[in-house]
Amino acid sequence: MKLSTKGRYGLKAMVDLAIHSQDKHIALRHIAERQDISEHYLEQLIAVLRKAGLVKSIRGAQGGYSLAVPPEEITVGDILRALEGSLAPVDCVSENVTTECAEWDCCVTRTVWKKIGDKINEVVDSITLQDLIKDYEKLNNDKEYMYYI
Amino acid sequence: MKLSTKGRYGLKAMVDLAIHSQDKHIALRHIAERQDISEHYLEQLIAVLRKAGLVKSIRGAQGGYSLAVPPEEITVGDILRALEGSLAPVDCVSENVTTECAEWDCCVTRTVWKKIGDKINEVVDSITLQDLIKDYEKLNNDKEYMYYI
DNA sequence: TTTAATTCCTACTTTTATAGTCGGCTTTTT
DNA sequence: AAAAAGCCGACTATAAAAGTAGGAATTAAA
Repeated sequence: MKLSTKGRYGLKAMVDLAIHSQDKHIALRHIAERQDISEHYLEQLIAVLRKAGLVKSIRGAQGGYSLAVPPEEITVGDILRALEGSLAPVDCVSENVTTECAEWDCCVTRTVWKKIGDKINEVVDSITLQDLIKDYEKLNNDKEYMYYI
Repeated sequence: MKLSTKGRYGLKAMVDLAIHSQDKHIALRHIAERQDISEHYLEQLIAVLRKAGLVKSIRGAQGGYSLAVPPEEITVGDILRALEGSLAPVDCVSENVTTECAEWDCCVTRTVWKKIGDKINEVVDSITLQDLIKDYEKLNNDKEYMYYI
């Protein structure tokens, strides 16, 4: 039940982007360096986020990325589901059920998976990028040591 | 963020065992057949459950397994954590933190993972095997078609 | 007392997903 | 023209999951 690096790196990158790209756009290289992620790998992740409509890009020299919509309109759920697919613990309770399970609607354990999946979505959909930016700024103002993303 | 077959098969097997082993003990072969799981593979899973103190075994001919404690004292969380390890979405918020993360206590995204992990544990710890047995029996009495585990 | 049924144990194998790496093309600014 | 970016597809290495295989130990029943 672990999140892959896609989700972990992706959320970090998005928070980094949200914090550093106010009005301007920033190069992937800078995000990769700050968050200590392979730039080439991050490239693949941000391509997914771009196709999901969460970030936009400007090509060419001095190009880079910025959020496609304001941070208060992007939830952690949007980011994680874009990168990880459904967050349901088993396929038969995914939003878009693709599985071929004969026991679909009459299976006792399925109710357990459903409850878990619902709660996960509830949590991640209740947190926006703006919330995380606020956390970051508040913590870095209050404390003497540095907070990470 | 998917549960592995360990957790899925394990929970199914435990519910099957809870339903069929009232007073008696039942052979793994029967559970494997009913739940359509490789017997040899299930053997490995139940070994973990036995070591976790959730089931007990009787060896030899006519031997088999039964619950080590009453079904109302076994939660889904007990079973899943035994088989899957911590249900935390990332290591740094596991119960027994083993990870070496320099940003441990000053990382914004960590709060997200913590909330997810807490909710997952909340759900699975609130459901006992007895609850699932009840679900199963109620559904099979009410409906004309058969419910699965 | 042998046989059959069962749990127990260790090691091996196959498949799949993850987590990258590599190299080159395209676009845009300087 | 050159440099700095993003864009794209293919390849690779590692690890984990999911299962197989084979046999030893234990016990009930014939």
